[in-house]
Amino acid sequence: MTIDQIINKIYPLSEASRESLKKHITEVTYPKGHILLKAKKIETSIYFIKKGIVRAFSNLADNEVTFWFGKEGDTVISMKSYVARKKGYEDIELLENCELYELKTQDLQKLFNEDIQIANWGRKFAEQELIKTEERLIFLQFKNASERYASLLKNSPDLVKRVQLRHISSYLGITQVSLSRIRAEIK
Amino acid sequence: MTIDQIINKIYPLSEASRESLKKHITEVTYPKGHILLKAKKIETSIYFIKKGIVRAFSNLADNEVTFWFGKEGDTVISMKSYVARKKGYEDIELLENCELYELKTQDLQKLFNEDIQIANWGRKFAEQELIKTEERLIFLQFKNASERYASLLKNSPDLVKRVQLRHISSYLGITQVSLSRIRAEIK
DNA sequence: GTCATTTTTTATCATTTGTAAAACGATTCC
DNA sequence: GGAATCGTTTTACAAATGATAAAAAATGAC
Repeated sequence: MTIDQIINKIYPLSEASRESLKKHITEVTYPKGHILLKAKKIETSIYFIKKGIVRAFSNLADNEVTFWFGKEGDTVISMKSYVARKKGYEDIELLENCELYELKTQDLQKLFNEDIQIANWGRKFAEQELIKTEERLIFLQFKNASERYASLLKNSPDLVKRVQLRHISSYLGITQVSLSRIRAEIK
Repeated sequence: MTIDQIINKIYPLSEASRESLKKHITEVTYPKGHILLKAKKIETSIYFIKKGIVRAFSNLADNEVTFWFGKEGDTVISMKSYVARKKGYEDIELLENCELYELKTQDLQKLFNEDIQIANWGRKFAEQELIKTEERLIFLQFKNASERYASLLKNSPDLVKRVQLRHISSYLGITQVSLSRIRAEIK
Protein backbone atom coordinates (compact mmCIF):
# COMPACT_ATOMS: atom_id res chain seq x y z
CA MET A 1 0.00 0.00 0.00
CA THR A 2 1.38 3.43 -0.92
CA ILE A 3 1.58 6.23 1.61
CA ASP A 4 -0.75 8.36 -0.52
CA GLN A 5 -3.40 5.66 -0.41
CA ILE A 6 -3.06 5.33 3.34
CA ILE A 7 -3.24 9.07 3.94
CA ASN A 8 -6.22 9.60 1.69
CA LYS A 9 -8.10 6.60 3.06
CA ILE A 10 -8.18 8.37 6.42
CA TYR A 11 -9.28 11.72 4.98
CA PRO A 12 -8.56 13.09 1.51
CA LEU A 13 -6.05 15.94 1.64
CA SER A 14 -5.21 18.55 -0.95
CA GLU A 15 -1.97 17.89 -2.78
CA ALA A 16 -0.25 20.69 -0.88
CA SER A 17 -1.24 19.42 2.55
CA ARG A 18 -0.44 15.85 1.65
CA GLU A 19 3.01 16.88 0.50
CA SER A 20 3.74 18.78 3.68
CA LEU A 21 2.70 15.69 5.64
CA LYS A 22 4.77 13.36 3.47
CA LYS A 23 7.81 15.56 3.94
CA HIS A 24 8.03 14.15 7.48
CA ILE A 25 7.47 10.51 6.56
CA THR A 26 10.33 8.05 6.00
CA GLU A 27 10.32 4.40 5.04
CA VAL A 28 11.79 1.77 7.36
CA THR A 29 11.90 -2.02 7.47
CA TYR A 30 12.24 -4.37 10.42
CA PRO A 31 12.41 -8.15 10.67
CA LYS A 32 9.82 -10.51 12.10
CA GLY A 33 10.03 -10.58 15.87
CA HIS A 34 11.18 -6.97 16.21
CA ILE A 35 9.52 -4.98 18.97
CA LEU A 36 8.44 -1.74 17.32
CA LEU A 37 6.88 0.04 20.30
CA LYS A 38 7.46 -0.64 23.96
CA ALA A 39 5.01 -0.43 26.82
CA LYS A 40 7.56 1.03 29.19
CA LYS A 41 8.44 3.95 26.91
CA ILE A 42 6.79 7.16 25.84
CA GLU A 43 6.92 6.56 22.10
CA THR A 44 7.71 9.41 19.73
CA SER A 45 6.83 7.86 16.37
CA ILE A 46 3.77 6.43 14.73
CA TYR A 47 3.90 4.01 11.80
CA PHE A 48 1.75 3.10 8.84
CA ILE A 49 2.01 -0.47 7.60
CA LYS A 50 3.04 -0.78 3.97
CA LYS A 51 3.52 -4.53 4.16
CA GLY A 52 3.28 -7.04 6.99
CA ILE A 53 1.29 -7.83 10.09
CA VAL A 54 1.79 -6.82 13.72
CA ARG A 55 0.20 -7.32 17.11
CA ALA A 56 -0.19 -5.24 20.25
CA PHE A 57 0.06 -7.06 23.55
CA SER A 58 0.31 -6.40 27.24
CA ASN A 59 2.08 -8.43 29.84
CA LEU A 60 -0.47 -9.07 32.49
CA ALA A 61 0.54 -11.04 35.56
CA ASP A 62 2.37 -14.00 34.04
CA ASN A 63 0.79 -14.27 30.60
CA GLU A 64 0.62 -11.81 27.74
CA VAL A 65 -2.63 -10.71 26.17
CA THR A 66 -2.92 -9.69 22.53
CA PHE A 67 -5.55 -7.02 22.05
CA TRP A 68 -4.95 -5.65 18.56
CA PHE A 69 -3.73 -6.72 15.14
CA GLY A 70 -2.57 -4.39 12.39
CA LYS A 71 -1.93 -5.14 8.75
CA GLU A 72 -1.44 -3.36 5.44
CA GLY A 73 -2.91 0.15 5.61
CA ASP A 74 -3.29 0.18 9.39
CA THR A 75 -1.67 2.66 11.74
CA VAL A 76 0.62 1.49 14.52
CA ILE A 77 0.42 3.83 17.44
CA SER A 78 0.71 3.92 21.20
CA MET A 79 -2.43 5.91 21.88
CA LYS A 80 -1.35 6.76 25.39
CA SER A 81 1.95 8.14 24.14
CA TYR A 82 0.30 9.95 21.25
CA VAL A 83 -2.61 11.49 23.10
CA ALA A 84 -1.41 11.92 26.65
CA ARG A 85 2.36 11.63 26.37
CA LYS A 86 2.22 8.84 28.91
CA LYS A 87 3.61 5.31 28.80
CA GLY A 88 1.29 3.00 26.91
CA TYR A 89 0.12 -0.43 27.95
CA GLU A 90 1.28 -2.19 24.80
CA ASP A 91 4.29 -3.73 23.18
CA ILE A 92 4.02 -3.95 19.41
CA GLU A 93 5.63 -7.03 17.89
CA LEU A 94 6.13 -7.63 14.17
CA LEU A 95 4.67 -11.01 13.23
CA GLU A 96 6.21 -10.84 9.75
CA ASN A 97 9.04 -8.90 8.17
CA CYS A 98 7.53 -5.45 7.80
CA GLU A 99 7.82 -2.40 5.60
CA LEU A 100 6.64 0.69 7.43
CA TYR A 101 6.21 4.42 7.00
CA GLU A 102 7.44 6.33 10.03
CA LEU A 103 6.19 9.71 11.20
CA LYS A 104 7.44 11.60 14.25
CA THR A 105 4.63 12.55 16.61
CA GLN A 106 6.27 15.90 17.26
CA ASP A 107 6.26 16.83 13.56
CA LEU A 108 2.63 15.85 13.29
CA GLN A 109 1.64 17.89 16.33
CA LYS A 110 3.27 20.91 14.76
CA LEU A 111 1.34 20.41 11.54
CA PHE A 112 -1.92 20.16 13.51
CA ASN A 113 -1.42 23.73 14.62
CA GLU A 114 -0.43 25.05 11.20
CA ASP A 115 -2.67 23.33 8.67
CA ILE A 116 -6.43 23.07 9.24
CA GLN A 117 -6.70 20.26 6.71
CA ILE A 118 -4.16 18.20 8.57
CA ALA A 119 -5.87 19.02 11.87
CA ASN A 120 -9.08 17.60 10.41
CA TRP A 121 -7.15 14.65 9.04
CA GLY A 122 -5.93 13.96 12.57
CA ARG A 123 -9.47 14.34 13.83
CA LYS A 124 -10.78 11.86 11.28
CA PHE A 125 -8.03 9.43 12.14
CA ALA A 126 -8.94 9.47 15.82
CA GLU A 127 -12.64 9.21 15.00
CA GLN A 128 -12.15 6.19 12.79
CA GLU A 129 -9.98 4.43 15.33
CA LEU A 130 -12.64 5.22 17.89
CA ILE A 131 -15.36 3.58 15.82
CA LYS A 132 -13.22 0.48 15.37
CA THR A 133 -12.43 0.26 19.07
CA GLU A 134 -16.05 0.82 20.01
CA GLU A 135 -17.21 -1.93 17.67
CA ARG A 136 -14.71 -4.33 19.11
CA LEU A 137 -15.69 -3.40 22.66
CA ILE A 138 -19.34 -4.05 21.92
CA PHE A 139 -18.46 -7.34 20.31
CA LEU A 140 -16.41 -8.42 23.29
CA GLN A 141 -19.24 -7.53 25.63
CA PHE A 142 -22.16 -8.83 23.57
CA LYS A 143 -20.97 -12.00 21.90
CA ASN A 144 -19.73 -15.29 23.28
CA ALA A 145 -16.43 -16.85 22.31
CA SER A 146 -17.75 -18.90 19.36
CA GLU A 147 -19.52 -15.92 17.86
CA ARG A 148 -16.42 -13.79 18.22
CA TYR A 149 -14.29 -16.38 16.47
CA ALA A 150 -16.86 -16.89 13.71
CA SER A 151 -16.96 -13.16 13.13
CA LEU A 152 -13.17 -12.87 13.01
CA LEU A 153 -13.04 -15.73 10.55
CA LYS A 154 -15.61 -14.01 8.38
CA ASN A 155 -14.21 -10.47 8.51
CA SER A 156 -10.47 -11.24 8.58
CA PRO A 157 -9.90 -14.72 7.16
CA ASP A 158 -6.34 -13.79 6.21
CA LEU A 159 -5.58 -12.83 9.80
CA VAL A 160 -6.51 -16.28 11.06
CA LYS A 161 -4.22 -17.77 8.42
CA ARG A 162 -1.27 -15.47 9.00
CA VAL A 163 -1.26 -15.32 12.79
CA GLN A 164 -0.58 -18.00 15.39
CA LEU A 165 -3.69 -19.32 17.06
CA ARG A 166 -2.35 -18.59 20.52
CA HIS A 167 -2.45 -14.90 19.63
CA ILE A 168 -5.92 -15.24 18.14
CA SER A 169 -7.26 -16.95 21.25
CA SER A 170 -5.75 -14.27 23.42
CA TYR A 171 -7.31 -11.60 21.20
CA LEU A 172 -10.70 -13.30 21.55
CA GLY A 173 -10.34 -13.29 25.33
CA ILE A 174 -10.26 -17.07 25.72
CA THR A 175 -7.63 -19.75 26.28
CA GLN A 176 -5.97 -21.56 23.45
CA VAL A 177 -7.67 -24.77 24.54
CA SER A 178 -11.07 -23.11 24.28
CA LEU A 179 -10.30 -21.88 20.79
CA SER A 180 -9.28 -25.38 19.76
CA ARG A 181 -12.60 -26.70 21.01
CA ILE A 182 -14.47 -24.05 19.05
CA ARG A 183 -12.51 -24.82 15.91
CA ALA A 184 -13.17 -28.54 16.34
CA GLU A 185 -16.91 -27.90 16.60
CA ILE A 186 -17.09 -25.85 13.42
CA LYS A 187 -15.46 -28.52 11.26
CA MET B 1 -21.05 21.88 35.24
CA THR B 2 -20.91 24.95 33.02
CA ILE B 3 -20.50 24.66 29.27
CA ASP B 4 -17.23 26.62 29.44
CA GLN B 5 -15.81 24.11 31.88
CA ILE B 6 -16.87 21.22 29.65
CA ILE B 7 -15.43 22.78 26.51
CA ASN B 8 -12.13 23.71 28.09
CA LYS B 9 -11.75 20.36 29.78
CA ILE B 10 -11.58 18.76 26.33
CA TYR B 11 -9.12 21.31 24.94
CA PRO B 12 -8.69 24.93 26.00
CA LEU B 13 -9.97 27.32 23.34
CA SER B 14 -9.35 31.00 22.89
CA GLU B 15 -12.27 33.18 24.00
CA ALA B 16 -13.14 33.93 20.35
CA SER B 17 -13.27 30.27 19.28
CA ARG B 18 -15.17 29.27 22.40
CA GLU B 19 -17.74 31.95 21.75
CA SER B 20 -18.28 30.87 18.15
CA LEU B 21 -18.78 27.33 19.40
CA LYS B 22 -21.15 28.40 22.18
CA LYS B 23 -23.22 30.36 19.69
CA HIS B 24 -24.54 27.01 18.47
CA ILE B 25 -25.19 25.46 21.86
CA THR B 26 -28.60 25.54 23.57
CA GLU B 27 -29.76 24.23 26.90
CA VAL B 28 -32.44 21.54 27.13
CA THR B 29 -33.94 19.40 29.88
CA TYR B 30 -35.60 16.00 29.68
CA PRO B 31 -37.19 13.76 32.32
CA LYS B 32 -35.91 10.45 33.62
CA GLY B 33 -36.75 7.65 31.21
CA HIS B 34 -36.57 9.84 28.11
CA ILE B 35 -34.77 8.26 25.14
CA LEU B 36 -32.34 10.92 23.98
CA LEU B 37 -30.76 9.12 21.01
CA LYS B 38 -32.17 6.20 19.09
CA ALA B 39 -30.31 3.31 17.51
CA LYS B 40 -32.51 3.26 14.46
CA LYS B 41 -31.89 6.90 13.56
CA ILE B 42 -29.02 8.90 12.15
CA GLU B 43 -28.73 11.41 14.96
CA THR B 44 -28.04 15.05 14.22
CA SER B 45 -27.22 16.40 17.68
CA ILE B 46 -24.66 15.74 20.35
CA TYR B 47 -25.15 16.64 24.00
CA PHE B 48 -23.00 17.59 26.96
CA ILE B 49 -24.34 16.61 30.37
CA LYS B 50 -24.78 19.52 32.76
CA LYS B 51 -26.63 17.47 35.36
CA GLY B 52 -27.79 13.86 35.48
CA ILE B 53 -26.79 10.39 34.44
CA VAL B 54 -27.50 8.42 31.27
CA ARG B 55 -26.77 5.03 29.75
CA ALA B 56 -26.20 3.71 26.25
CA PHE B 57 -27.61 0.30 25.45
CA SER B 58 -28.20 -2.00 22.54
CA ASN B 59 -31.01 -4.45 22.05
CA LEU B 60 -29.28 -7.66 21.25
CA ALA B 61 -31.38 -10.72 20.55
CA ASP B 62 -33.87 -10.64 23.41
CA ASN B 63 -32.01 -8.78 26.12
CA GLU B 64 -30.55 -5.31 26.18
CA VAL B 65 -26.89 -4.65 26.99
CA THR B 66 -25.67 -1.45 28.61
CA PHE B 67 -22.20 -0.55 27.39
CA TRP B 68 -21.68 3.05 28.47
CA PHE B 69 -22.63 5.43 31.27
CA GLY B 70 -22.40 9.18 31.08
CA LYS B 71 -22.61 11.74 33.83
CA GLU B 72 -21.87 15.40 34.55
CA GLY B 73 -19.28 16.68 32.07
CA ASP B 74 -19.55 13.74 29.69
CA THR B 75 -20.53 13.94 26.04
CA VAL B 76 -23.53 12.02 24.74
CA ILE B 77 -22.98 11.06 21.15
CA SER B 78 -23.85 8.39 18.64
CA MET B 79 -20.37 7.85 17.26
CA LYS B 80 -21.64 6.09 14.19
CA SER B 81 -23.96 8.97 13.37
CA TYR B 82 -21.32 11.55 14.16
CA VAL B 83 -18.40 9.98 12.33
CA ALA B 84 -19.92 7.99 9.53
CA ARG B 85 -23.45 9.39 9.25
CA LYS B 86 -24.76 5.87 9.75
CA LYS B 87 -27.29 4.51 12.22
CA GLY B 88 -25.67 3.83 15.58
CA TYR B 89 -26.00 0.73 17.68
CA GLU B 90 -27.18 2.50 20.80
CA ASP B 91 -30.21 3.94 22.45
CA ILE B 92 -29.44 6.55 25.08
CA GLU B 93 -31.77 6.54 28.07
CA LEU B 94 -31.82 9.17 30.79
CA LEU B 95 -31.56 7.47 34.18
CA GLU B 96 -32.33 10.73 36.02
CA ASN B 97 -33.94 14.01 35.08
CA CYS B 98 -31.25 15.67 33.01
CA GLU B 99 -30.02 19.12 32.07
CA LEU B 100 -28.14 19.04 28.80
CA TYR B 101 -26.31 21.29 26.38
CA GLU B 102 -27.26 20.53 22.79
CA LEU B 103 -25.08 21.07 19.71
CA LYS B 104 -26.08 20.28 16.14
CA THR B 105 -23.56 18.04 14.40
CA GLN B 106 -23.95 20.01 11.20
CA ASP B 107 -22.98 23.29 12.87
CA LEU B 108 -19.96 21.63 14.41
CA GLN B 109 -18.82 20.13 11.11
CA LYS B 110 -18.96 23.57 9.58
CA LEU B 111 -16.82 25.02 12.36
CA PHE B 112 -14.28 22.23 11.86
CA ASN B 113 -13.62 23.58 8.38
CA GLU B 114 -13.47 27.21 9.41
CA ASP B 115 -11.60 27.34 12.70
CA ILE B 116 -8.35 25.42 13.19
CA GLN B 117 -8.68 25.68 16.97
CA ILE B 118 -12.07 24.05 16.87
CA ALA B 119 -10.77 21.40 14.45
CA ASN B 120 -8.10 20.55 17.01
CA TRP B 121 -10.70 20.66 19.76
CA GLY B 122 -12.67 18.05 17.80
CA ARG B 123 -9.52 16.03 17.35
CA LYS B 124 -8.75 16.13 21.06
CA PHE B 125 -12.30 15.12 21.85
CA ALA B 126 -12.08 12.03 19.62
CA GLU B 127 -8.64 11.18 20.98
CA GLN B 128 -9.81 11.35 24.57
CA GLU B 129 -12.87 9.24 23.90
CA LEU B 130 -10.59 6.79 22.13
CA ILE B 131 -8.32 6.47 25.14
CA LYS B 132 -11.32 5.87 27.40
CA THR B 133 -12.76 3.25 25.07
CA GLU B 134 -9.41 1.54 24.68
CA GLU B 135 -8.93 1.38 28.42
CA ARG B 136 -12.34 -0.15 28.86
CA LEU B 137 -11.70 -2.66 26.10
CA ILE B 138 -8.45 -3.76 27.68
CA PHE B 139 -10.18 -4.03 31.03
CA LEU B 140 -12.93 -6.16 29.59
CA GLN B 141 -10.40 -8.44 27.98
CA PHE B 142 -7.83 -8.61 30.75
CA LYS B 143 -9.77 -8.66 33.98
CA ASN B 144 -12.30 -11.08 35.34
CA ALA B 145 -15.75 -10.07 36.53
CA SER B 146 -14.83 -9.48 40.18
CA GLU B 147 -11.88 -7.31 39.25
CA ARG B 148 -14.02 -5.28 36.88
CA TYR B 149 -16.64 -4.69 39.55
CA ALA B 150 -14.03 -3.84 42.16
CA SER B 151 -12.52 -1.33 39.78
CA LEU B 152 -15.86 0.26 38.96
CA LEU B 153 -16.62 0.52 42.64
CA LYS B 154 -13.29 2.21 43.23
CA ASN B 155 -13.32 4.58 40.25
CA SER B 156 -17.03 5.42 40.09
CA PRO B 157 -18.59 4.75 43.48
CA ASP B 158 -21.37 7.24 42.75
CA LEU B 159 -22.30 5.35 39.61
CA VAL B 160 -22.90 2.16 41.55
CA LYS B 161 -25.10 4.12 43.90
CA ARG B 162 -27.07 6.02 41.29
CA VAL B 163 -27.66 3.25 38.76
CA GLN B 164 -29.68 0.05 38.96
CA LEU B 165 -27.60 -3.06 39.44
CA ARG B 166 -29.10 -4.76 36.42
CA HIS B 167 -27.52 -2.04 34.29
CA ILE B 168 -24.23 -2.35 36.12
CA SER B 169 -24.09 -6.12 35.63
CA SER B 170 -24.84 -5.71 31.96
CA TYR B 171 -22.10 -3.07 31.69
CA LEU B 172 -19.65 -5.46 33.33
CA GLY B 173 -20.56 -8.15 30.82
CA ILE B 174 -22.03 -10.54 33.36
CA THR B 175 -25.50 -11.54 34.53
CA GLN B 176 -27.24 -9.96 37.45
CA VAL B 177 -26.92 -13.25 39.33
CA SER B 178 -23.16 -13.19 38.90
CA LEU B 179 -22.97 -9.64 40.14
CA SER B 180 -25.00 -10.58 43.19
CA ARG B 181 -22.58 -13.39 43.89
CA ILE B 182 -19.63 -11.03 43.57
CA ARG B 183 -21.26 -8.46 45.85
CA ALA B 184 -22.03 -11.16 48.44
CA GLU B 185 -18.39 -12.27 48.46
CA ILE B 186 -17.01 -8.79 49.05
CA LYS B 187 -19.11 -8.16 52.15
C1' DG C 1 15.23 -36.18 5.23
C1' DT C 2 15.87 -36.31 10.44
C1' DC C 3 15.77 -34.38 14.83
C1' DA C 4 14.48 -30.90 18.03
C1' DT C 5 11.41 -27.39 19.09
C1' DT C 6 7.23 -25.11 18.88
C1' DT C 7 2.38 -25.04 18.18
C1' DT C 8 -2.05 -27.08 18.24
C1' DT C 9 -5.29 -30.50 19.58
C1' DT C 10 -7.37 -33.82 22.68
C1' DA C 11 -8.74 -35.60 27.15
C1' DT C 12 -9.90 -35.14 32.02
C1' DC C 13 -11.37 -32.76 35.87
C1' DA C 14 -12.21 -28.34 38.54
C1' DT C 15 -14.15 -23.87 38.52
C1' DT C 16 -16.82 -20.24 36.87
C1' DT C 17 -20.77 -18.43 34.89
C1' DG C 18 -25.49 -18.85 33.08
C1' DT C 19 -30.54 -20.13 33.43
C1' DA C 20 -34.70 -20.51 35.76
C1' DA C 21 -37.44 -20.11 39.61
C1' DA C 22 -38.35 -18.71 44.15
C1' DA C 23 -37.77 -15.61 48.04
C1' DC C 24 -37.04 -11.22 49.82
C1' DG C 25 -37.27 -6.22 50.20
C1' DA C 26 -38.65 -1.78 48.89
C1' DT C 27 -41.82 1.18 46.54
C1' DT C 28 -46.07 2.49 44.52
C1' DC C 29 -50.89 2.51 43.86
C1' DC C 30 -55.54 2.04 45.13
C1' DG D 1 -53.24 -1.04 55.18
C1' DG D 2 -52.88 -4.39 51.68
C1' DA D 3 -52.08 -5.75 46.86
C1' DA D 4 -49.28 -5.26 43.08
C1' DT D 5 -45.00 -4.18 41.00
C1' DC D 6 -40.14 -3.75 40.54
C1' DG D 7 -35.41 -4.67 41.74
C1' DT D 8 -32.25 -7.62 44.04
C1' DT D 9 -30.63 -11.77 46.13
C1' DT D 10 -30.58 -16.68 46.80
C1' DT D 11 -30.88 -21.46 45.43
C1' DA D 12 -30.36 -25.50 42.52
C1' DC D 13 -28.91 -27.26 38.46
C1' DA D 14 -26.90 -26.99 33.63
C1' DA D 15 -23.60 -25.31 30.42
C1' DA D 16 -19.40 -23.06 29.30
C1' DT D 17 -14.78 -22.16 30.18
C1' DG D 18 -10.36 -22.82 32.51
C1' DA D 19 -6.23 -25.59 34.19
C1' DT D 20 -3.32 -29.18 33.49
C1' DA D 21 -1.13 -32.83 31.19
C1' DA D 22 -0.17 -35.45 27.34
C1' DA D 23 -0.50 -36.62 22.46
C1' DA D 24 -0.37 -35.16 17.78
C1' DA D 25 0.89 -32.07 14.21
C1' DA D 26 3.52 -28.48 12.25
C1' DT D 27 7.68 -25.86 11.83
C1' DG D 28 12.48 -24.88 11.61
C1' DA D 29 17.49 -26.02 11.86
C1' DC D 30 20.98 -28.78 10.21
